[in-house]
Amino acid sequence: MLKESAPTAPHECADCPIRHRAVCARCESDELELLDQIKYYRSFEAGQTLIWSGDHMDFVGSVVTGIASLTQTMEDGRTQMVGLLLPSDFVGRPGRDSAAYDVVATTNIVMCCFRKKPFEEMMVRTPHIAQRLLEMTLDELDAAREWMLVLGRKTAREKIASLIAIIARRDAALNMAGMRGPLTVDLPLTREAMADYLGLTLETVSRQVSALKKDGVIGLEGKRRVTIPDFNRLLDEAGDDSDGGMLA
Amino acid sequence: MLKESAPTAPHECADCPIRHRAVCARCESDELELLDQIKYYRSFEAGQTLIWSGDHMDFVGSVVTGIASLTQTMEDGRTQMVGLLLPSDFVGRPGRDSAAYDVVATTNIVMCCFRKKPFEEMMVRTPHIAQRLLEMTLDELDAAREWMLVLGRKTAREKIASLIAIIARRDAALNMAGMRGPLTVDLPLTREAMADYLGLTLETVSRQVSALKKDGVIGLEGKRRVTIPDFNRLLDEAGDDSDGGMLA
DNA sequence: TCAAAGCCTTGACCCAGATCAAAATACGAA
DNA sequence: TTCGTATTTTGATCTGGGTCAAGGCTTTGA
Repeated sequence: MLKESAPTAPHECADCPIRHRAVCARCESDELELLDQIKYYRSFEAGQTLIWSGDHMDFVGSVVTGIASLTQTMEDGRTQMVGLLLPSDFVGRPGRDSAAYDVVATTNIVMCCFRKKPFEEMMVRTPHIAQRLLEMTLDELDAAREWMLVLGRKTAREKIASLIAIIARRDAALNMAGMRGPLTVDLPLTREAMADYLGLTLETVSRQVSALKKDGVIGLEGKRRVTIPDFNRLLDEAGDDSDGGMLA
Repeated sequence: MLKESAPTAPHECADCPIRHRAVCARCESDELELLDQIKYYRSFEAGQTLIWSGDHMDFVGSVVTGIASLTQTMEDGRTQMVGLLLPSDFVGRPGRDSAAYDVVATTNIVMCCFRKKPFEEMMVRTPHIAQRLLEMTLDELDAAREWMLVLGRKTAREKIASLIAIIARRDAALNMAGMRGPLTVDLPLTREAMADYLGLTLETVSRQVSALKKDGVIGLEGKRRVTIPDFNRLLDEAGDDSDGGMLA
């Protein structure tokens, strides 16, 4: 079912782009070696559903490159994105063996997967992994709570501004880039995916993106590349307390 | 600032009502003894703000009895509840020293607090605590994601039905009660608190509660006590896949 | 017994964003 | 180059839930 292609080749942990942010961030070289024995890489093409809600899961893993989304769908088709998985984010839940959400590749992605059983055993013996996973889970919970404010209380325009700000911030954190001056962000989501993220329709997304552009809050290069002349202006439009909060 | 009253007296871990669900659930008696040395009880009255967003935190802890809420507020006053803390839920984040959200007592509550520094040190040495905290955090993340679907895609009527179903489920889990037959739930939230939970106005909450009552989906005893003649009917109104999902 | 303060309900009206419909644009594949 | 599909934009109209404004019900307290 899962037709796999190979956007990039597997690699060594030493030169892994997410070496210092993923579950393995705290591992010493001996621990990495153990992980190495239970890991394998998988690649997926944009649009593929990696995992269906309810599927039996025999692995967990990290997004190495690309973007995936966690999605919930109601019987009548209404869908809500409940997680946006960027490089270094963790997929799957140790101790649970069926998936709770659909996982869809938004772009081509490469994942570093661990066989679930041995990974769980390793978690018990290797506190570094459990510690890091706890930290990451707490970060995700914080992100989810910020997202709830967006979904529950913000206007359509504020929602769009918030989404762009969130992606810009994570992007900057990953690339260790500063937040000064005009910055450019790749926004690798369709209008529909943005709508599913924000609890809007794709028409409203389109209109508000155009409005923000017309008002000079953002610039567009092509359909998916966004420039942000003034990040604080964007935060202001997002309704966020605009102190220079730039931490991941 | 925090006027404290004493709704109940502190007690021994042995007869603690959340002994088997809180962070300490997995601890052996020797570990409990260590925890005992750094713990203390605090009581708060309904309506008190226990913690202000940005406050310095020198403790973490568990809700023993009562209900509290995590809340985010925008400058113009729009507020969104981002967490509903029921007995056994954990407050605070190890490794962070200022609060990210307001914590408000919705009812009178009793908390079991741990001094933060020694608790963090203990977490490193006592895997049982970190393990349980990870598990609880993952559960909260799941709850947050269900909540996101509610906020982003459900109608006002579905939102109300969802909230009642969520509280009923947690209530049943805590009391080990089954889900058969007509059940009665205490809904210890004002209309305004429900509105903040669901991203609605209090007027809309009032109207939809009345509508669900008129349609026989729920019954009301007084303003805050809800009876549910048919739980599956309620799930149906909530827009949930109505297999008998009753797990916590 | 009455007054004041919280909650909650109900009604009238309005508007942000949904829905429905069509056209414009982008992008591969043949 | 052209066709076909996916994505995006734009316009017209509708509506669920917000806003504003009264009143009603409880509880507390003097």
